Amino acid sequence: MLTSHKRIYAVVKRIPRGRVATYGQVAALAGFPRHARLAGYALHALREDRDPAVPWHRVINAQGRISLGEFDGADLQRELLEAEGVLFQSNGRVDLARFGWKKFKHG
DNA sequence: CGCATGACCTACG
DNA sequence: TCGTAGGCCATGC
Repeated sequence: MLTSHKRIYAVVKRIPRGRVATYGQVAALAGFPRHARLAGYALHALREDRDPAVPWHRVINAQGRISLGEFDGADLQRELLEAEGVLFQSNGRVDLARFGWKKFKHG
């Protein structure tokens, strides 16, 4: 497992239950600003790293959408989020202003 | 090193 | 809403 991945996972583990974070936000908090793809790649590698302690389902793109295909776990990700209280809008998106992981804001 | 691809982001039309 | 373009980095060939 790469060090950069470990840092990404460490940040993802800090995402509170019932909240979601974007790839760019995770990358930035991990110390890799402007490297959203790195976060995406790290989570992709998580399939093989297999660390159940990483709440990968709480990471979505900046548009509040799931960046996974149907056969890649998108359905599972949505179920896990809904199970935590994260609501999906009729357009299939998550209101980041409401469920986004705002570290510097007391929601 | 070059090239293509990917669980990305922002901007523009 | 969708497509295009530029910018990032890791992985595989």
